[in-house]
Amino acid sequence: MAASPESPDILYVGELEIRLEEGLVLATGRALTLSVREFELLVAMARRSGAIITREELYSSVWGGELRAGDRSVDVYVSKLRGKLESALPDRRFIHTHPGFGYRFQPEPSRNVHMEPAGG
Amino acid sequence: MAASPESPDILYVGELEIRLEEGLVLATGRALTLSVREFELLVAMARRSGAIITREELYSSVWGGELRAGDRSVDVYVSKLRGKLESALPDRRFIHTHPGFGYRFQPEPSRNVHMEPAGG
DNA sequence: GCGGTGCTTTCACGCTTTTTTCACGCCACG
DNA sequence: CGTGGCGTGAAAAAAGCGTGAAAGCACCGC
Repeated sequence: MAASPESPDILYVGELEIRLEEGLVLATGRALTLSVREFELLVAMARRSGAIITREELYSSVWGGELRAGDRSVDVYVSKLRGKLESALPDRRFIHTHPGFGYRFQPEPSRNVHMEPAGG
Repeated sequence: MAASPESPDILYVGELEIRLEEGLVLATGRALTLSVREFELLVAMARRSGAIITREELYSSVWGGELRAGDRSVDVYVSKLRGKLESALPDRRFIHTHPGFGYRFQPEPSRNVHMEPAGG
């Protein structure tokens, strides 16, 4: 693991501003109402924005401990978080599923087709 | 570390960046959406870029076990991978067929120039 | 104590994507 | 032509995922 030079107080990803100390998230200046789990999940993903993060990693960094087989907590909270992000920023897509791998957090236009094979 | 070559975290082949730990592939910076099999096939080929790899080798390193007679899995996934690479990088050709031998992974201009490096 | 409220965990159903398998057709070669 | 090798669309089977809702808890005002 690389030693990060400093831990910032605020993360900026797309039009999101995540205030770590306060537990507050602003979307284009407007506050989102997130629960503790939702907030920590968002932070865990935003910290590694652009990378694919496995459910195991997300679970251990948000819930602590090992993800047990069959535990769908991560999926459920990803779904909740998506709902809130989507209603705050309908034109953005932040959470991308990579089946078999995990999730990737990255702001992209919501209609955009990624880079699918032709016809997708 | 004299004895064994370290295994890198990231492979670079042409304009592809293959992040092994994450299961993520970037083509000129943009994320490709690959399935698990597609990704592992790409990795198996990229690791031996420039060499001809037989179907047996590819099968055993991606699927594990022996390739059964008549099993076309490798061909099918080579085709899928070609499709995605081609739509991401239309000007490149990565996967070359050597009939009777196997496949060779190497970035080349996609034009139908039929020239070998030596002679021609 | 009691019912109400909000968060978390768990369960289950159905849809989507991936993987496997099958089959048809093209191509090079003898 | 006949044959081996290969590309690839599509059906069938399997795995993965999204999500509504039930159930368990903690907290709060009455």
